[in-house]
Amino acid sequence: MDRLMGIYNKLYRHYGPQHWWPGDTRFEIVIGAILTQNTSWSNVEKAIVNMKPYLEPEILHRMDVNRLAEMIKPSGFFNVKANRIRNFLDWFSGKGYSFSRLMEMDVEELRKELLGINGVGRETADSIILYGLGKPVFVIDAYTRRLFGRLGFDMPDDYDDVRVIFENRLDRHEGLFNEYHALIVRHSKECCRKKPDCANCILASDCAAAAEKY
DNA sequence: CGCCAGGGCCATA
DNA sequence: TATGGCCATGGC
Repeated sequence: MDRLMGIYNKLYRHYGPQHWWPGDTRFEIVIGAILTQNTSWSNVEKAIVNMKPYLEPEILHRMDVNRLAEMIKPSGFFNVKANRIRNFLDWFSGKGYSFSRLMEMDVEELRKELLGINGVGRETADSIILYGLGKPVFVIDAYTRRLFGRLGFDMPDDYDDVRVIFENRLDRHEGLFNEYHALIVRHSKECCRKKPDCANCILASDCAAAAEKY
């Protein structure tokens, strides 16, 4: 079995299914993807709570941008992110605020259009496509780079180079990509960041850094 | 107190 | 292409 799949199996056996994305609707997932840029999820949750009564595209699009900024304050970078949400909505209005319409699009074309929105970069676009629309693109983030770098994988600097490595080595299934990225985040938060104890890490035997150290 | 979070844009060279 | 600065809150 491919080593990448073996690591996934270990993570899944240990942590179980993560039920990502943590959000009730496709639109909430889009908002969460923007709000979580360089921001802890706990702060994003506070902002989402404030937004709950208004979490529909048309309603949010009509809202004054300063009021929107005030609402998402706990997520940090609130002025920047309020404008980014607006930029997404400007584009989304052109699609009739219809997620069905996005589902019908060619994924490459959709990705290109999302990247054309000021404030939507590679990771945000891919999070929207994978978790918002349920289509198989592999989301790369800082956790992924750090974890697999430690595990001895070649991690190119370019985002898409890394993404293609994962997409080519794994079976192209939305469920797998969904769970794998969620498990990477879960493991990174719980083990690598919170308790950096590589000796007891479930991936210790896979980890070049740990093998050297201990 | 300082560090950092599930990034991305922009100016500059 | 590649650095560096900037955005800002809350948890630890």
